[in-house]
Parts: sequence; C-alpha cells; structure tokens
Amino acid sequence: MIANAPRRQPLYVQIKQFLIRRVAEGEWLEHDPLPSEWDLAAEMSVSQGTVRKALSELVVDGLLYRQQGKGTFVAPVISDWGNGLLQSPGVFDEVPSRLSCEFLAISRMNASDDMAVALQLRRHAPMFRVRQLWRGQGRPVALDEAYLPAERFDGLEARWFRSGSGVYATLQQRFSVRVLRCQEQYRAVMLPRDDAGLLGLSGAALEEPVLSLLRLSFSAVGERVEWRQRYCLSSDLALLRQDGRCRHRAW
Amino acid sequence: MIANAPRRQPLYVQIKQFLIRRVAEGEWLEHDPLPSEWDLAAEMSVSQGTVRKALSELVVDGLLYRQQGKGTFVAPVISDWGNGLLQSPGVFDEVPSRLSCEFLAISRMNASDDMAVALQLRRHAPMFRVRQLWRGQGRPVALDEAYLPAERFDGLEARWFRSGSGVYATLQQRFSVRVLRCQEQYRAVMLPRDDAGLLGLSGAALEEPVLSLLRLSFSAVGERVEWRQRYCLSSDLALLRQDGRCRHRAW
DNA sequence: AAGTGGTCTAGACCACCAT
DNA sequence: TGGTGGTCTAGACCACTTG
Repeated sequence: MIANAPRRQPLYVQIKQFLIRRVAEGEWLEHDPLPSEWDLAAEMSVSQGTVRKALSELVVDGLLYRQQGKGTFVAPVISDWGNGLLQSPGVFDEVPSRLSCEFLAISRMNASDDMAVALQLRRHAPMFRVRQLWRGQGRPVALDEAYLPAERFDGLEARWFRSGSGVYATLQQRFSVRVLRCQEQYRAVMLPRDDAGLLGLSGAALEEPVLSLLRLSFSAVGERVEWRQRYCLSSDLALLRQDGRCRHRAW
Repeated sequence: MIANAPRRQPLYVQIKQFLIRRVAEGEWLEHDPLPSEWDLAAEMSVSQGTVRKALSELVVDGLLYRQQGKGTFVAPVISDWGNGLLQSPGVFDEVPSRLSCEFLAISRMNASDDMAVALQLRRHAPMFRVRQLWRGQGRPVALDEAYLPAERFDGLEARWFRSGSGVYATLQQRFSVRVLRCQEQYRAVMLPRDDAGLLGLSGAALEEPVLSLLRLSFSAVGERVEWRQRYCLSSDLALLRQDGRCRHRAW
C-alpha cells in the first residue's frame, strides 16, 4: 500500500488509519457511501480481503456501518447522551423514552486537578465548560457539564451549540475530531445545591440521591478530548448498559 | 462441516456453536489449549480460514483467548463482580483495588414481577437467592443478591459457594452454563434499612446514597440465567466502565 | 443484469514460542 | 526446528439491493 519501508504495522492497520483520517477530514460525511472494497483495494494496491479486514474492524469501532448489497457508509457521530439508555428500573426490555437536549450556556474556567490528569493537560489549564439540560417527556432528567481544553479547541463559539448540535457533533464538524470511545464512572451522590434548581428540585426533593456520571472521551486517534460530569435523576429511572463483549449477533 | 442440507447458518457460525457446546460441556477446562486451527479444520472438513473466523469471534465474545506462537485457550469464567472496576472518583488511570467476596447465605423465595419478566419465567416462579458481601481492604463495599431460577438450577447446594466459588464459576462447573454477557442498570438510591447492617452502616451513614446495580445475565447460548441486585457504597468510590466499542487495540 | 457486501477456499509467508 | 497464530493474496460463489 503505502509504506514498503520497515513496516511496523500490518497493512490493514495502515488502511484503518488512512480511512479514519479521511473520514475525520470530512471527505465523506455521515451516511455517505465509501468506495467499494474493490475500488479501495485497487486505489491502495492491496487485495480486497485486506480492505475487508480493515473495514470490518472500523465497523466494530463504530466509525462505519455496512449493508449487504448496498455499500459501506460513514456512521453518525455518537450522541452526547452516550450508549446508555434511560429506562424504568427493573425493566430490561422497555423501549427507552426519547430525550431532548437543551443548550444552557458556555463559559471559561480552569481545569481541576482530576480533569487535568485525565485529559493529560497541565494544572489549571484553560477549559470551556458547556452546560446542557436533558429532558424526557418535558421533565428535566439530567444536567451535563462538558469540559473541553480551550487551547485545543480554540475559537469555539456558543452559537454552534444553540443550533441544537451536541458537543460531539460540533467537534466532528468544526474540528474534524470524532469521539469513538469513552470511559465512564458511576456514583451515587447528593446533588450540589447550586445545580438543584436547574433540575427542578426543591424542598424535600433535595434529599433525593442522584446518579453521578463522569466521562472521559477519546477521539478516533486516541486523543483525550473531553471530560464530562452528569447528574442524573434516577430514583424512578435507571441507566441501562450492555456488557461490552459479544456485540455481534452470533447466531 | 456438518449440515449439508438446507444450510441456514454460515459454516463459521455452526463451528462457533459446536465449539461453545464443547467448552460448556467441559471437554476443555479453563486455560486448556484447543486443537490448532489446522486440526480443527481437518476434523470438521472445512478450510483453516473458516475455523479462524469462528475462533476470532469467540475471542471477541470472551469464550477463548489466543497467544501467537502458543495456541488457543479457554478463557476463565468472568468474575461475579463483572467488568466494572472500583476506583477513586475522578481518577481514571488508577489501579483498581482488590476485592474479596464473602458468601453469606442461600435461601429460597419467589420471583418478583420484574424478575420473572426479565428472566422469562412465570409469575412467582421459585428462585434461589444467593447473598454475598464484597470487601475492599477489609471494609464492606457492596452487597450482592443473586437470584437463580430454582427449577433450572435444581439441586444447587450452599456448600458449592462456601468453597469461595462465585455464582458464575458454580454455574459453569455444576451446570455447564457459561455466563458471557450482561445487561446492567445503574441507579442512585437510599439503602434499605434491612441491608444497612451488612454493609456496616449505622447512624448518619444511613443517610448516604448508594449505587444500585441491577444485572441480567445471559449464558453463552443466550439463555437468561440470573438476576442480580447490588448495593454499592460509592461516595468515595466510583464504578468504572469502558465503552463497548473498540475493544481491539487498533494501533 | 450489474454492483455491493458476505462466505469459503487454498496457498504463501511471517512472527512468535517451545524444544 | 517444528508448531502455533497472524497477515496477505487470489479467486470463486452466494445473498441482497438497485435499476
């Protein structure tokens, strides 16, 4: 394909990186078809089987999807909500309720120590803070604070979010950064009083525990791009997650 | 391979099912080597590439692991704790602390409505309840209640757990049932008073919120085999999860 | 009918591990 | 040195979609 010299990486990995870069740079947009396996193979002077292996892994990674007989397409950017579903506790087969996301405000601040370590920034590095409110059937269910490194995402503007685009969609669109993978921490806490109002809590409801979610987001090339804190009302709701293994339908 | 007649499933899927059955039945134990790709291919009269595809997917599914130059081996049963790690909140690269699991008791009861629906049992179906206490550095951190269908796991004995075996290890060993996949729900709740004592909570600590985890476990053949409820102290601890996508190290 | 992805085969060579 | 898994190729055929 490209590097015939001391080849450190297998061909199909080089192809993956090549395709990741082209998707990130916007050569193909969401739901656009990629060239066929044979065209890509000819273009890169490798066999169709090698292209196939690269494409298959990019499907598992969440960058592409394929449809037999039709083609290979760029997958949509993941939602700011993430892969977890909001459901009634104890019920596993419920259709999750639709959530809407309302942009609140953007501000500047400095990274906390944990934030700086997780994002591999220096102490007190400048950050953007993007606040969003999630509603289900009109009622507030979660409050998000997404923190982005200000130097990495220089020039970020609030109006990009007012149009309803989420953080991940904006990073893809404006900075060619695609979030593919996250680490999340879950905790049960009491909601800080300052945030209670935004979630519509007052009086006795302040005594209600909330689910605290901490998220570290990685781009398609492994860069750490976002730290997010979410407070999620969960007495009468539960966050559903699938085990990571066994994503293929095996039989 | 086997079925030449109206072939509904691809060959490699049939091979997967065949191998899953042989592993479940105990033909090979944990860390035992399977025959080589070529031997399996000859045995089943298929090509080595087809066997490879089946084996690769079983690695992703968590049933096998492979080591270049050495062979393909049966993966150990997953831990009762699950794939989540217990860490300090805000810290993502921390080495998780070791957890020990203490068996408390086993009892019989009837399925709750949610339980019966999730496990696809009839209402009030008889169940075993297995209680376990998790400790980290000696201090209680989580309380587990695992519910198993009594009719499916007839003859289950408490002494199987006293030896320190977890629920999943026991299911594999005694019933040839291998748990590979779970769905989990997270919620923040106040700990029921009855359980507070077991977690060493009293007085003001009773006002502490706990992380409630609800888990539905699936066997390798897709059977719903366990419902589990966990109360997890999480003010000074957080449960870490990886996003399901991108488990391969891509570069 | 033409084009796409999905399966299956056969063979070559490489990288790693054991002996 | 021989055995293992890992990569890569070339070609065949099937299943599905679109025109």
